[in-house]
Amino acid sequence: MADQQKGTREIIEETGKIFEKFGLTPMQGRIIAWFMVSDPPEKTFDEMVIYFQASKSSVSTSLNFLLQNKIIDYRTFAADRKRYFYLTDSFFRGYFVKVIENVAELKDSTYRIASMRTPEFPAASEKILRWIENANKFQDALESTLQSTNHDSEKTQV
Amino acid sequence: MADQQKGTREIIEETGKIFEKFGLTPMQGRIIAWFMVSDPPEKTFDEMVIYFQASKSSVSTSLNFLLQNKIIDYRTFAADRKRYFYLTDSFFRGYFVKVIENVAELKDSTYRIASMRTPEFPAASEKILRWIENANKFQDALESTLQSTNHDSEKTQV
DNA sequence: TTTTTAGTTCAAAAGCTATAGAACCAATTA
DNA sequence: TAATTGGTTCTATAGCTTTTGAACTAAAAA
Repeated sequence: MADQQKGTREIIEETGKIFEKFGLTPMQGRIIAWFMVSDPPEKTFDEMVIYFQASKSSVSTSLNFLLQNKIIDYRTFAADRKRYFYLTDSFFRGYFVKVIENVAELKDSTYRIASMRTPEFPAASEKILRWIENANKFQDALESTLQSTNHDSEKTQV
Repeated sequence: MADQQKGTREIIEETGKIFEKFGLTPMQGRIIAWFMVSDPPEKTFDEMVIYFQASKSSVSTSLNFLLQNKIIDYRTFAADRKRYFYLTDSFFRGYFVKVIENVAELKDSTYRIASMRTPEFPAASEKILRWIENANKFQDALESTLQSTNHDSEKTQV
């Protein structure tokens, strides 16, 4: 089991920390990181509580956020009340989508501002319009990436 | 002057709030938003303190962060001790660069994890490798966007 | 030389966010 | 029926971040 290998916990903490840069909490990051290193790659609620020595509420809140954002999913087995959580195939998509949305929102706001500006300072106005152009390129590039990404395999289970 | 128009302050607050989604503080966001709507598009330290009714330390810290990240720059005039701050042409670049760096870091970490996994759960390992592929596409798309962006005009003044 | 200007720096306050703890609930098992 | 399981939800706390306030500094002006 990879879980037993020396250094696994450090790797989980390190990788979890990277996920914080993507807007996740430490606990959310840790959970994702554990899924990545784990064999088998499915874990239950109480396994997480035990492994991380965290409160049930913290694990519950984190799992629900990850479920809502389709970063994880779970499956069940008959005659077993536990949920078996796992990373979705598209666990990174949500981040890309959010980046695209943020850029779109900023672009809209910027566009409204540009249209309000006096014609008195053309250099400043041009700079803003140039920004919008670049944001458009950025958006196009990101959207084509999402397109090329296998979206249908989202429901595939491990 | 756009500054005098009704609703300008609301627009600044709204746009500033969007910048928070890009990792900036409220004050940093407000400052950028003010630069966008302002005519003339240059402002001094104390103009910001007065306009936002904020502390000098808050403005100082925010400006230094924005300077370090090349979101703003300033110019000076002989016989005038004030700095005249303005948005750089490339004020959005830093964000894109940071996104690229974060993806690169996560990709590296993911790659290390993938190489540690047992061959016992190939589906889980494949999923991770597929993630790296998608991250590569994402990175390429972003990098080509940065490339096509006019980098040389960074020092252009308004 | 003293005062003013244009800031910087640092300690503390205010506000926000993540996690914990405890009570709770519905479904299952004994 | 009572106890256990697999969670959820709510309030409180701990920790972190942002902003403030006050003291400070270096350069310029009076």
